[in-house]
Amino acid sequence: MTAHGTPFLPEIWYFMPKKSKSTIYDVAKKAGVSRQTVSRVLNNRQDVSAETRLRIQNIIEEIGYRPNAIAQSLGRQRSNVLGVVTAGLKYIGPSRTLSGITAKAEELGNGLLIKELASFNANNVKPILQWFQSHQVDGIIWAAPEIENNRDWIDSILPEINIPIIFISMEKNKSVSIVTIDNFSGAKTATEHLLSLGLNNIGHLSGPLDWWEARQRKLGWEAALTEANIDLSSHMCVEGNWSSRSGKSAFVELSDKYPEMEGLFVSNDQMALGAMSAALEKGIKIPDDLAIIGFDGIAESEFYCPALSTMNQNQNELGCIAVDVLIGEIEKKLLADEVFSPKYIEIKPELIIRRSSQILKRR
Amino acid sequence: MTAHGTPFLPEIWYFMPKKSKSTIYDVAKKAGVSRQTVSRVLNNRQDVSAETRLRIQNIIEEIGYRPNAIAQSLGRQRSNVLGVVTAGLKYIGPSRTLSGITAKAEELGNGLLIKELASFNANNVKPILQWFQSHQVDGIIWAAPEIENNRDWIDSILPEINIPIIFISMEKNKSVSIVTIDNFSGAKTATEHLLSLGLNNIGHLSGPLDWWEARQRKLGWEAALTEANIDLSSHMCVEGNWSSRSGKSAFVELSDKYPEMEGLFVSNDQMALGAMSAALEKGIKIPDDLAIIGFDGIAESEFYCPALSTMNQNQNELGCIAVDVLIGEIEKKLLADEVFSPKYIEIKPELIIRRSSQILKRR
DNA sequence: TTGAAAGCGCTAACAA
DNA sequence: TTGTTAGCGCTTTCAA
Repeated sequence: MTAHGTPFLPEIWYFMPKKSKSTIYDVAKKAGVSRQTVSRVLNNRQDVSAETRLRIQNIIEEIGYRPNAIAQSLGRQRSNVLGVVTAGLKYIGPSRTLSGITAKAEELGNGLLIKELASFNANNVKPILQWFQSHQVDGIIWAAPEIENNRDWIDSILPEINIPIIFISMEKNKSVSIVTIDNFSGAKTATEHLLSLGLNNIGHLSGPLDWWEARQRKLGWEAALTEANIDLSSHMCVEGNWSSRSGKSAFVELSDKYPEMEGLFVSNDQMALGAMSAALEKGIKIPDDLAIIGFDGIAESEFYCPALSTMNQNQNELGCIAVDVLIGEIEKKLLADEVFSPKYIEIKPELIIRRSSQILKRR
Repeated sequence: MTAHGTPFLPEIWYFMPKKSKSTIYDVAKKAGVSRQTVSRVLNNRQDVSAETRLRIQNIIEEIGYRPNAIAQSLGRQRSNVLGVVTAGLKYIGPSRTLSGITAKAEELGNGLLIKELASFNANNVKPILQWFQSHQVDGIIWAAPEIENNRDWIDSILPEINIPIIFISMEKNKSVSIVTIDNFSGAKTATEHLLSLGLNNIGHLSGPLDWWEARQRKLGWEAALTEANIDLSSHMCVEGNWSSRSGKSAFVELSDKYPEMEGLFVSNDQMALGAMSAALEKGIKIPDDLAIIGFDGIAESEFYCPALSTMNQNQNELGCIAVDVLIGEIEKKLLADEVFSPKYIEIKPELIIRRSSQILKRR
């Protein structure tokens, strides 16, 4: 890495002594009215005469005045800013959710303060919430995953924070609102798809089982098999950590201890990629020897070899809905005329069938 | 300007919004000191007696007081919040950069207000800058790509905004600081790697050429061939749009019009995946018939079939550096004792050789 | 339709 | 070491 600062003459504007930005007072003075009248124009109030309004608007335009949002927040006791807690942005899932959040927040005129957890399983929750609180966010979106018991703080810390909050991808809970993918039914659908091919020996490559989402998907796989009267056994499942690398090694392990396996449900697409890489090396042909289906529906999975069947989940929409619901709850809280009842919203993932699970019916 | 402020401690709260959060008043009152003394404790000033400090700290702890950051920003005229403009979070590159930004900002005690452009090539730049300005961000990180002439606003709009700003991935410019991957030399290195295999017919599958990054990579490819005394011709290059799908169709086109191609430099890993998918379908063996190298170094590329050679770029670090440099410039601006000289920092991507370009030397 | 006054919660400059 | 005064820039009463 090379750094070469370039000693050009500085562009004058850059370090110009703060041309003291104009305030509402400057506008008022120039218009010969009080600040309150300007404020009324800014807030589109109706109790301003048309001509006064026009005059003020022209002056605002002329001197390039912009209200100070910080001062507005302080005065209004409302910031129109939401706090977002995310984790693992270097993976594609969390980013897609964040993308939905940014789009919807923009649409509804809200800013976003963002914090990314240093690790998925961070336990320093309180400082984050307090930081958001001190920054007067109107609401919080918790878009980091539920792992082990890292939701224990909900009932202990949340009450004293007293800010509307919504969680993404979390187990149903009676005291907070949640938006989530229906991992259980998605996994069940995926497994049923493999069963529908006439296969009986269907393994599972799960995500890390301290993750709620991974457990739900495993439960979905189990439910499908149970409904089909297939006995479950521990040798039919191996645990990965979401990465392609772990998928590869887990597959090696699984195919060793479950050699009769004809179908495999993998808990995400990345691990499925690793699994297919291992299968190739072991001479296991997909889909002929083994039908595979993943979970997530990342864009690239269509171009794996072979193209990967998967359960497509719309994480973008997850983010959109979270913002929508949260802002609704913020409004309700302000009106305080309605009793708060937490929502639980589930989005069903969609089955995408590709080459990796296209085989002739057996049996 | 009129003087205001609250000269007296309020005796009675006639109007008490539900859970009135405690303010610096409450602490001062309870401690029997002035607000100023509390403020001194909050800001770790030295001019407070040890016992007063302790007493105040205890009270703060006891009533769970947290300073209002919004009010602090207003008073200090400094928010300790940076604005971030990003685009395409649903792709992995921008997210990795953002992840670096969040980590470094956290480390340095800065908050982050984030805006995602609705499209890569958004032209509504001014409202975004003004929004940041009105929210009193201390600096701005522009992490959206340079496309066509979408940087024209730098000299027109930036001067009136007057906030330190740093750009990620942009052509060198004399008036602003920039942190970027060295796309040119990365592409040159990739192409030279293919040349070193003894191949002479090396094609290029480029990104969209209205992107600066895509053009730089194409130039790097051209430079390597020129240095090797290989003539360039338009039939040796086809343009994609970064997606795997475009990579697939572009490859079909390229292999038709450049059948003697023995090596291929693809401008990102996703398109390389698509290209390999197409190659498989056309019966072109990789690496034996065609050696391929990508660009990006996404985690999955190691598990493609075959494993993809690539130029690894550390986008996370890009974000870290951007924050570091920006905060440095903010400090300098406050001191105003140093002349501003824009920095241009380049990070070299790193060659990763995998199966897709491992062939016996020819010639 | 307008303006004066009193905040929002905190910091900074200056005294004491 | 502490308190006083005057803001930061805007909004919200309330009265005119």
